[in-house]
Amino acid sequence: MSKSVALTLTPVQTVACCSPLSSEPLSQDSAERIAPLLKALADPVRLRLLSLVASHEGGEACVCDLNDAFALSQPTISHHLKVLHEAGLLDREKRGVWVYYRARSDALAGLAGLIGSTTP
Amino acid sequence: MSKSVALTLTPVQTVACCSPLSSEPLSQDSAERIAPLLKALADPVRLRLLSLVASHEGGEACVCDLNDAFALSQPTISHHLKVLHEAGLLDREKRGVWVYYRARSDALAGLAGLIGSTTP
DNA sequence: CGTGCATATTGACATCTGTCAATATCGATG
DNA sequence: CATCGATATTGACAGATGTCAATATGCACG
Repeated sequence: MSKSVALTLTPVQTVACCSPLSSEPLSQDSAERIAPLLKALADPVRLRLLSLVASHEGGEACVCDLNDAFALSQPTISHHLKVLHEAGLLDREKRGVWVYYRARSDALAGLAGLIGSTTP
Repeated sequence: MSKSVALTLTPVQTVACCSPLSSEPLSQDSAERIAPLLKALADPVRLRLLSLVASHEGGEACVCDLNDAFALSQPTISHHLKVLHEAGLLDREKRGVWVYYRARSDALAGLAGLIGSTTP
């Protein structure tokens, strides 16, 4: 059997569902689907991780590159990457011994649209 | 002596300091200044509160309007409003017996620019 | 096939966070 | 000034979160 269709929404779906915060009141449902995305983002280490990955050449970065950028243990970085991945903000791909992460720019753009866009 | 200049950055300053996540790696300093803003946003109740205020007629809402929108105690709503206010995402103004909150759209726009903008 | 690396998982711990009940504050108004 | 209604503060508590040391997993290469 092929991979089962995700029961949970992809981040794109999650965030594409809603008009900007300031255009109409967010439903409780939407709020509860969006908050986890922001929670994943709301940590200095994860912000830097995401930024490192997103701004890295080729749009992707190997964990080996990332570990050295922090004064934190390897498991801690691995944990933060997992959080970002499970929130749908990072894609994960294993190539040989190394694991590469790539930022989901669609998810980021969706979030940005939701937060900003004062409906011009 | 006019109000002393804030020791802490305003949200606008906080967020205006940085180019988008994906354009260059965020410094630790920037990350630590931005994360609290996102943390303030990263709660379903606060997302809805902010959205209610931002989308309310006149761009502002009275606490009395807000309390009723939730199945939560009045102190809890008051707490969440304080978090949003202290993060710099909501302005607070007391008029008579009532307190009105207003969304800082500059802060929101700054955040959005930081998260999104894949530098077109 | 066993040894070495790169990454992930587990378990433990201290700290932070969301919530409520109780209480305080503070303006308006009788 | 006594009271009332709107909002904020305090204190307590259960549950979530960030971190590390120890350990597991799994690929590559001699």
